[in-house]
This record gives sequence, structure tokens and C-alpha cells, in this order.
Amino acid sequence: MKKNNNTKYAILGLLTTECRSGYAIKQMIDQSLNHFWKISYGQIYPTLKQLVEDGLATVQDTSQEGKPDKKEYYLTPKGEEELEIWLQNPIEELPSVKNEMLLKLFFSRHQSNAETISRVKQYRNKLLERYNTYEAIESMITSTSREKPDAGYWLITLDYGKRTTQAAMEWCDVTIEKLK
Amino acid sequence: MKKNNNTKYAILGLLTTECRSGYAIKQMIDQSLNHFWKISYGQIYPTLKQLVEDGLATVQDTSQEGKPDKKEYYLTPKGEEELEIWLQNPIEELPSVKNEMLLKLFFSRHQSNAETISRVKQYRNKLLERYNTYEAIESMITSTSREKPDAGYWLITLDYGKRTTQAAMEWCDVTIEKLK
DNA sequence: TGGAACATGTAAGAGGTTACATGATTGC
DNA sequence: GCAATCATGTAACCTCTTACATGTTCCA
Repeated sequence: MKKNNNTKYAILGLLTTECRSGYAIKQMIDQSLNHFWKISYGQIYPTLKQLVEDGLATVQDTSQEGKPDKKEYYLTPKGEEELEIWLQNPIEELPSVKNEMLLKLFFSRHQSNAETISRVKQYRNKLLERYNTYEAIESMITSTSREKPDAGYWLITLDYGKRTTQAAMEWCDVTIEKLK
Repeated sequence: MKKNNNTKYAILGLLTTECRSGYAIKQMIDQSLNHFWKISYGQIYPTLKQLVEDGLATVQDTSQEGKPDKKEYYLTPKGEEELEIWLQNPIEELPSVKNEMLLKLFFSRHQSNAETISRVKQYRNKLLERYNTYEAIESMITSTSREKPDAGYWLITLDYGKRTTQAAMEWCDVTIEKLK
């Protein structure tokens, strides 16, 4: 495993929460880290295997009542240390997005204004959907998981999503007016 | 070339501007599309080759005075058509970011608040740098390239970058206060 | 003569998704 | 019997970056 592999650390980090299996990690990521990190099973299972090979985690087969067997992973002291080192490391670069909407907008002189406006409106709708999802998650956390140790940080990352999404929506409104 | 290859369309689109060579495309992307699209030479040259093979562009060797020879690419009618079809296609998904900062923040209960605050501050500095770059580009455009046909759209994409960056900076300020 | 800018290209490999394959357990 | 959920895994493939290789032209 190479240098910049943050996905490895995402998994390492999730193993410090109640998530102990590949399946649980996937669920957690889809539900809570979705707005700033995504992973597929195609990455999760090989990575977990690798963590064990590298001595950063241990596995353990567990049978459950009413559910199929699963594998439970636990960080080793070495794994905890690696996570901490990674946490301490400064961030080199700001995230870089690929924004299809802005790419199309950049070439919009090849289209009519009406078409461009309609695309911006469509984009705004998706942003609003996303914003509403964030609010739904937020109220779910404040009402049911406030006592969990990560909950506070969870809310802070959601706030980031809300603020930047809102700014993007405002941009949509201003841009639609400009194009009229 | 497969389905979701927006990079192909980025290049196709840039060939409708004054950019006619791989080198010029790279420069344009680094200078103007940098905040929503990035491409390396490793993608540009093979893609240009492919465009010609697919009949979407033609090449032409050109010798210049005072500079090495270059290859100039021109869209064919088929290429223009493909670009327009892509422009008309609705956007399926909102861009998804991988934000290392938020990933680390999510696991910050393993760190002291002072360390976390210092990371958020560091992030804010980078955001401010980026914001200033946007402003610099903006005033460059308004003072020198206002008459170019893409200039208006260029400014609109910059506005998007400025607004979302500013929202992120405000999040930093609020978050630092929360963590104190 | 050597560095900067101009110019083109490729091979290796990182990092990721998708589609597929498999199977347990529960409840309707 | 079958759908939903829980659970693990892999092979093929796509996209993209990095590092390397090569060469021109100008100017200090």
C-alpha cells in the first residue's frame, strides 16, 4: 500500500467506532461520511485484508443470532499508532473537485440562454435535495446519538456540507438572474 | 472510449476556443479551469489522438517562428455535434468530493482540541490563498479579456469558486470558536 | 552552455467502480 | 418459495497521475 492512501485511514478510523466488519463500515460510510468520503466493497474488503497482513488489525470470526456469520476487525496498538500519525500529518492540498456542471457552463456559449438556465435550475434542485438530506441527518443525530463520542464532530462535518451547499444554491439564484 | 468520459468533452470544448495544441490545452486548464477540472499530459495527448481516430477532430502539423513545431487540432462537424449533444445531456450526479480535512476532523476525538483547531486554521489559510487567486484571475479577466466570447461564463464559474470558498472559510471561523 | 519556456509523447501503476458470484437468515 | 437484509469476496476495467524520455528555440 502506497503513500497517499487516505482510504486506508478512513477504514482504520472507522475501526475505532463500533464498526467492526466490512459490511458495517460500508453502511457507516454511506450514512455518515457520504458527503466527504465514499468507498465501495471492492476497496473495503481487500483493504481490511491488507490491514491484517500489515499487523495493523486482527480478525476474528463471530457468529450471530439471527444473522449470518461475520468477521470482526480490531485495531492493534500498531494500527492505533498509524492512525494517530496520520491524524497529526498536515493536509497538503485542498480537495479538488470535478464539477460537470461548471464544465458545461464554461462552454455554454454554444447553447441558448434558456437551456443554460434550465441546467442551472436542475442543479439547484439537486443541491436542495442534498441540503435537505443533511438537515434530516442532523436532526437524527441530535435526537438519537448525541451521546456518542463522535457525534459532535459528525455535526461539524455536516455543517460544512450545509454551508457550502447553501452557498452553491445562492450562486444558482444569482446566475439565473444574470442569464435572464 | 467509454460512457462518462467528461475529460474527452473538456478537450473537445477547449478545441472550440483558441486552444489548438495539447500544450495550449494544458495551459488553459491550469489557468482557467483549474478550480473545477484538471488534466495531465498523460490524458491529453492520448485523448487528442483518439479524437482524430474517431473522426471528431483533424490534426495538422504547424511550424512556428521562434518556437518548436506543434500539432494543431480542429473539430470536425461530427466533433461539434458530439460536443453539443453532451452539452444538452442533463447532469446525473452532484460532484462528490474527497475531503481529507473533514475525514480527519471526523476522527478528531483521538486528538486534543488544540491540535484540531490548528488544523482548521491551516485549512482556512489555504482557502484564503485560493480565494485570493480567484480574485486575481477575476480582475485579470475583467481588465484584459472582457471581449472574448467565453469571458462571461468564465467569470460565472469563478464566482462559484469564490462563493463556496468563502462559505468554507466562514465554517472554519465558526468551527474554531466551537472548539475553543 | 545552460536554463526556461515550448512542445510531444509513453509506460507503469495507483486508486477506484462495477458487475458478478456466493451464501445465511428472517419473515411474509 | 421468495424477497429483503446481512455478509464476504473478486476480476475486469476505467480513469488518472507520475515519472520518464525526447527534442527545439531563445536568451542571458
